[in-house]
Amino acid sequence: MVSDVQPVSAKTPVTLREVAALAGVSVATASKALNGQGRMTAETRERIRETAQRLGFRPNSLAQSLLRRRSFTVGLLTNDTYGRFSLPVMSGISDALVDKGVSVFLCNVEDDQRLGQLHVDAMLDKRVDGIIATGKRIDRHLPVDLSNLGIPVIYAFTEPDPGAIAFVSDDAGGARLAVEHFCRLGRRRIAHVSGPASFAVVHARAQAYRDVLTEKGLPVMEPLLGSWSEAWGHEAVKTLFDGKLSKRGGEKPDAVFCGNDQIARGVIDALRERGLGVPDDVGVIGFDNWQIVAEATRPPLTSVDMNLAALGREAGLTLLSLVGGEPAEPGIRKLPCRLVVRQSCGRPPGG
Amino acid sequence: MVSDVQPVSAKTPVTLREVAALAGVSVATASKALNGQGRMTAETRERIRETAQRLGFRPNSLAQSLLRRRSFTVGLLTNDTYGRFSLPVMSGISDALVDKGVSVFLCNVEDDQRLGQLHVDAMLDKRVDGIIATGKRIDRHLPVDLSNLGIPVIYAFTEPDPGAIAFVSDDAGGARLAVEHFCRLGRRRIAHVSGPASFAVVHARAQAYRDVLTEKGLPVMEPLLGSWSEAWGHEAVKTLFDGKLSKRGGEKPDAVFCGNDQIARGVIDALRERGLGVPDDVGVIGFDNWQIVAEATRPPLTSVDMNLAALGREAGLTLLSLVGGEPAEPGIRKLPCRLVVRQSCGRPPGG
DNA sequence: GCGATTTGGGAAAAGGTTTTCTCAAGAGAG
DNA sequence: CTCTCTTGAGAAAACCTTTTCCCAAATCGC
Repeated sequence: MVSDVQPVSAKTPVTLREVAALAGVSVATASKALNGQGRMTAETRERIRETAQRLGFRPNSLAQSLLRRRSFTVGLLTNDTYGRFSLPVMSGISDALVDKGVSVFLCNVEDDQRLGQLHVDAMLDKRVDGIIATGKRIDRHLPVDLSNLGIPVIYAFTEPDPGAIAFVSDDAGGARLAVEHFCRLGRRRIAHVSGPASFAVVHARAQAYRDVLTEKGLPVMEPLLGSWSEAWGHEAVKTLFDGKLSKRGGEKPDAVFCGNDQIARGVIDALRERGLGVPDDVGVIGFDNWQIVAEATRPPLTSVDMNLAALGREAGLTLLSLVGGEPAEPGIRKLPCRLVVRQSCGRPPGG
Repeated sequence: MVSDVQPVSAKTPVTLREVAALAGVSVATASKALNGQGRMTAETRERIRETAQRLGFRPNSLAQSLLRRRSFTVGLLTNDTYGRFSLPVMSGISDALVDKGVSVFLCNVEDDQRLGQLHVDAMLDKRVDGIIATGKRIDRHLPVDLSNLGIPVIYAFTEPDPGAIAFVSDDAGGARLAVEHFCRLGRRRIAHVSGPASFAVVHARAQAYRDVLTEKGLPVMEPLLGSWSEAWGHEAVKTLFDGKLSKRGGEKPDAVFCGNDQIARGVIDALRERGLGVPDDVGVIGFDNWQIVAEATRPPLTSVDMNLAALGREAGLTLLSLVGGEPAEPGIRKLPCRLVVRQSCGRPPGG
C-alpha cells in the first residue's frame, strides 16, 4: 500500500483541493506553492509540488480563464479548408501560438453567412481572446462581420475591414523577383501569362512586370489574362508562339512569367509539345511554389513563394501582442515573397 | 436617452448579474427565465428575455463548462496540415460538430513527439470532451500516446491504438470498384501500378485487384510498385508497354488501375507520348479523386474517392455519442469508397 | 375562515482556481 | 520584559452560471 503509483491520468481529473488536502495545507497555500507565489518554507513548497506531481495534478484551465478573464484561446476563421493557401497560413499561426500556451479553434465558414455567424457566436461564447481571419483570396471578404466584437481581430491573406490590421503577401514584389531573375539571366523578351482579371493580384503582378521591363528598357508585351488552369497555359503558348500576336518583328518570347504554377505547368508541357526546350529556348517561372506541382514539371519549376507560413506566424504573434494590450498601427502589412530556384530558367549566360 | 440602442457587443461582456439587476430580479430567476426552467409569470420571463436581448447578453461558456464538467470542445490532432487527406477529414469533423455547438481545437503535431505531448497536455488542460486523431497515413501512428487519457478518443484515417475505435476508408472495396468498372466496360488486360510496398494500402488494393480478376477469370498481371509520383507513372508505362515484361503472348494492357491520381497522370501523359489514346486504346483509373489533378489530366480522370469528409463526419458524430456516455464497440470501421467517373475509361462496348 | 396546496421567486452552494486580506507565532530591538 | 516586525499560512472573495432547496404569499377545499 505504498504510494509509488505513477502519475495517474485519472478517470476524473485531480483538483487543487485534493492536492492541498493530501499535502496537509489549504488550497490557497497549495496554489501559491505551485505558482511560485506567496511566502512559505522551502520544505512546504517542495512537499506540495511533490504531491501535485504524484497525483498528476493539472490546473483546470476553465477555472483559471474564468478568473483571469483570458482564455488563452483564439479563433481561426477560414473559408478555405480545402485550399492550399490558408493551410500554410493556419499552420504558421498554430505554430506561433502553441509555444505561448494558446490554443486555436478551427472554424470553417465556407462562403456561408449563416455558418459564419454561427462560428463567430460560438467563439464569442467560448471567450476567445482574439480572432484571426484568413481566406483563399486576398481581395475578398469573409462572409462575416468582425467589426466591433470587443476583441482584437487580425486579417491574414484576406480582405480586411477598414481600420484593421492585415498581413498579405507582397505580390508586386514577388513579380519583380521573378522578372528581375529573368533579366539577370539575360532573357530579353519576357511574356506574362496570368489568371482572371477579376483578381486584384493579377493586376498587381502585371503592373510590377511592366515596371521592371520598363526600368530595364526591355519590350513590354501585354499580359495575357485567362484562368488559373493548365489548359489556359497551353492556350496562351499558342497565342504567344503562333506569331500573329507577337508584334515586334515576329520575335518569340524567350521567357514566360506565369501567374501560378498550374499555368506554368501547362506552358511547359505546351512548349515541349511544340519542340521548344525549357529552359534552353524558353525560361519559365511560376507563382505560389506549390511543391507538388513545381516538382512534377519537367524540368522542375522555379517559382515565387509567398512565405505563407511566415505570414501566419506574424499574424499570430501580432494578435498575441494585441491581446496583451500593446498598441499597433492599423493598416495592411505586405510581407516579402522569395524566389525558389529550380531548373526551369537555366543558368546565367556566363555561368 | 431612450433605450433604443442596438444590441451592443460591449467592450466588456455583459453578465447575467447585470441582466438580472436591470430586470429587477435575482440571478437565479434570470438564469431560469433564459433557460426555460423554473416557474414564473410569463410576463417576468419575457421581461428578462427582453433585457438580455437588449444588452446582448451571452452566457459565459467558461462558467457553464466549469459547472457542467463538459466543455463542448474537442481536440483534433493531426500530423498532416499541409496534406490533402486529413483536410477533408477535418472539414467533415468540424461540420458535424458545429451544429451541436461543439468547437474544435486544431492541433498540428507534425511528426514531433514533443509537439504532440505539448498539444495533448494543452487539450487536457482546456478540458476537451474528447479527442480525434487523424493523420496522413492509415498505417502509421501519430507520435503521441492517447491511451488512458480518461476521455474518449476516436481515430480517423490513422493507425489506432488496440481496443480503440477507428474509421478508415475501405481501400480493398475502392480497388474492387475500379477493377470491376473496367471489367464492365469490357477491358480484358488490366494492369495495376501503385505506390511503395511500405504502405499497407498498396497491399490491400493490390490484393483486391487480384481477387476481382481471378473471380472474373481474367489474367492477373503482377502489380507494379514504385512511388506515388508522376515520374513513376511514366516509368511504369515503359515497363508495361515495352513488351519485355508482358508475359502472356505479348498482349499489351488495355486498362491501368493506378494507386493514386499523380501516378495516373503520369501514365496518361506517357501513353499519349507514345501515341496511345486514352480511353480508346487504354483506360485509366486513379485513386484519391484529387480534384485538381483529376480534372487537369487530358482526358479528365476517373478516380476512386475515399469519401473522407463523410469519414470525418462519422468520426465526429461517434465521438459525440461516446462523450454522451453511449457505449460503442471498439474496432476498425471501414467506410465505402465511391467511383467518380470522368472520361478516362470510355463507354461500355454497347453503350 | 382555517389548513393544505400551489405559485413566484430568492438564497446559497457548487464548480476550481487565484489573490488579497488577515492572523498567529516567532524573532529582533530596546 | 515589552513592543514591533517578519514569517508562514489560512479564510474568504472573486470569476459566472446553474440548480437545489426554501419561503412567503396567494389560492383552493370545505
